[in-house]
Amino acid sequence: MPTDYIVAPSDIERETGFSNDLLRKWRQRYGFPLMETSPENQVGYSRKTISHILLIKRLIENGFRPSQIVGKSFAEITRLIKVITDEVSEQRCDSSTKKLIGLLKKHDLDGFKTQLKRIRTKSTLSEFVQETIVPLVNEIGNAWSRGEIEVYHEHICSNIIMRILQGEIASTKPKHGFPTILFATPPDEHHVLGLLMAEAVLADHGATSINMGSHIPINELKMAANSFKANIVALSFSFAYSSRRVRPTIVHLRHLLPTEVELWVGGSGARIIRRAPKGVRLFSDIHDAVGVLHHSYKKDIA
Amino acid sequence: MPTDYIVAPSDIERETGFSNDLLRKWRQRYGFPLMETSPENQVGYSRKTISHILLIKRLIENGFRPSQIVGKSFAEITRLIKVITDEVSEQRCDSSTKKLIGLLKKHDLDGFKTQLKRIRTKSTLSEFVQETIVPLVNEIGNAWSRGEIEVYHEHICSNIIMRILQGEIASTKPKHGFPTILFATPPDEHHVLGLLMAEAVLADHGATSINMGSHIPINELKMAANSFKANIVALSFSFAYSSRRVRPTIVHLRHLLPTEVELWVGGSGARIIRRAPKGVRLFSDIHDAVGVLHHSYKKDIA
DNA sequence: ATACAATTATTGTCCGTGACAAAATATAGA
DNA sequence: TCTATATTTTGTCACGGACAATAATTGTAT
Repeated sequence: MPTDYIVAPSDIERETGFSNDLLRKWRQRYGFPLMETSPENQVGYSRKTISHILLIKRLIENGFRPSQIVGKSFAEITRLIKVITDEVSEQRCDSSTKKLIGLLKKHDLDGFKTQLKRIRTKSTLSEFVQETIVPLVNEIGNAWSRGEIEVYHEHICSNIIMRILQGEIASTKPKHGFPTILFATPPDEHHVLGLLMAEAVLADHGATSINMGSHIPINELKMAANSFKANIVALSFSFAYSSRRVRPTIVHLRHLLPTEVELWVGGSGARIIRRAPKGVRLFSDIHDAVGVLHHSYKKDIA
Repeated sequence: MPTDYIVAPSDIERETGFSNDLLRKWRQRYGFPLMETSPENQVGYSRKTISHILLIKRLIENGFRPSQIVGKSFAEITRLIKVITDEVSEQRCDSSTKKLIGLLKKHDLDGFKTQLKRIRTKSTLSEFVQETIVPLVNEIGNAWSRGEIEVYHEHICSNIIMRILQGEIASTKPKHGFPTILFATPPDEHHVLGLLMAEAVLADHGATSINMGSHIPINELKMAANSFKANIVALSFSFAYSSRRVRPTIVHLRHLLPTEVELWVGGSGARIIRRAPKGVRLFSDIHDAVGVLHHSYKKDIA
C-alpha cells in the first residue's frame, strides 16, 4: 500500500531521472538524499526529498556540478533556482496559441478540439503541424514551468493532438518514389507526440510510414526494418530520455541495421549530441527532414 | 561504443529485459552469465550469451524457475525450448481472424488495414471491437507464443488498431444523460490498447470520454478527475503490470478520489484480483461495463 | 596573453557480497 | 482433498571499493 509520501527506490529513476545507484553514491559522498521510513514501515524518499532532487537536477542542467550543490540545504537550492529562473525572460507567443491554451485552462476540451480542427482546415497537414502544433506544445511546456497549468493538462492535450494526428496520417497517401520509414521510440521513452508529428509531416510529403509506437527494443526494430524493407528508421528522443544513453542507443542500432538503411534521429533529447555518429542523420527540426526527403528521393523518380 | 560482439552491462537490460543486478546475482548463484573481455579491452556479454539469456527468458515465461535452468548448458536449454514449442497446440480460431493474421505474417500492412476497415463497415463500433479486435489481439498473442510471429508484428499491429480506434472514437457522439469517463493507465503501464478498446466501446454507447493516455501518476489522475468533473475514472492494467502492485495502486487512487466518483478497473492484469476493494468496480469483460453504464445512467434520463 | 598539453579532481557505473521481503513450493495437519 | 504453515527460491537493494570517463586546473610554449 503506497502512501502519498514515500517513493520506493525502484521508482526513483522514473521520478527523477537519476539512477538509484547514483543517488546512493550522493548519499555516501554528500549526505543527501536521505531515506525515510513511513508509518507502514516502507523505506524510500519523501515527496519533499523528491522535489529537492528535481531542483538539483535543474541546477545541474544549468551548469552546476553535483559537488557544489548536492548537500546544500533546501533553502539554499531554491535560492539558486531563483537566480537562474530570473535569467530566463518571459517569452511571447502567437495569439492563436494563446487562445488554445486559454481553452485548455478553462477545461473546455470541445472548444479546444473544434478550434484545432478549424485551424487545420486552413492549411496543409505539414503546415498545421509546424505552425500550430509545435508552437502549442512548446508554449504548454512554458506555461507549465510558469506554474500556469498542471501536468494533467499536458497529458490530455497531448492525447487530443495525437488523436487528431493519427486520423490525419491515416488519410494520407504515399507517393511513388518516396521511401518507407519505420517510426519508433526506444525503450524507456514514453513520449510519442514528437514521433507522431514527424510521421505526420513526412507522410504528408509522400513517405510511406509504419509506426511501431513507443518503447521498442532495438533488436525488434532491426528485425522489423528488415521484414518491412524500410529505407529509413526514424527514432525520437524526448527531453526526458537519459542524456547519457542517447548516443549509445543510436550507435547500437546503427550497428545492427544494414548500411543501406538510413537512421534518422530527432527530438529534444537528441539535441545534446553535437556530431552525429557515422551513418546517422540528426535533425533538430522536422523541416530539415522534409528537405532531405525531397532531395534524396524525389529526384530518383525523375 | 558497442562492438559486434560485446554487450555492455548498461545495455543488457535493454537487450534482455533482465536488470544488471539480477544477472550479476545469477552469476553468483548459478555461474551464468559469464562476462568476457573483447580485443578492445571492453568488458561485457558476448552475442552468444545474449541469445542464451533470451532463451532462458522464454523458458521462464513458460513456467520454469531460474534455479532449474540458469546454469544449464546452451545445448540443454535449446532442447527444453524445443520441448515447450512442440507442446503448444495449434488453437482454432475464427477464419476472419486467421486471415488477418495471415496478412500480417506476409507483411501486407495495406491489405491488413483494408481488411479491417471492410469488417468495420459491417457492424457497430462496439461489435467491431468485441467481435473482431479482441479475438484478433488474443490470437496474435497465441501466435507469438507458438513462435509464428515476432514481437514487432505485435507492436505494429497494435499501432494500426489503435490508429483506427482513435479515428472511430473521434467521430463518436456523446449522448445526454451518460457519464463523463476519464481513461488512463497507471505509471509503468505502457499498454494502451486495452484502454482504447474500452474507450471505444463506452464512447460508442454514449459516454463522454477523456483519454489521458498511459503512464499517468495517480495524483494527476485525481486532479484531472476533479477539474473535468468526471463521473467515472477507468484504469486499465495489462498482463505485464507487476501483479503485486495492482491492488495497491487501485486502493491508492480510490483513496484519493471523492466517493461520488466511481472507479472502474479492467484489463488482464486486473484479473488476478478476486474481490474488488470497496468502491471499485472490477470488469473482466468490456461487455459488463456497457451493462453497468446503461443500468446506472440511462434510467436517469427517463 | 592564448592555445594547447599534462595533471589532478570529480563523477557516474559496475562489481561482489550480504540482507531481506515477497513469491513459490513443499509439507503437515484436518 | 484441502488449507495452513514451514521452507526455499528469487529479485531488489544496500554498501563501499575500483575504475574509467569527463571536467577543471595547472603548466608550458608560442
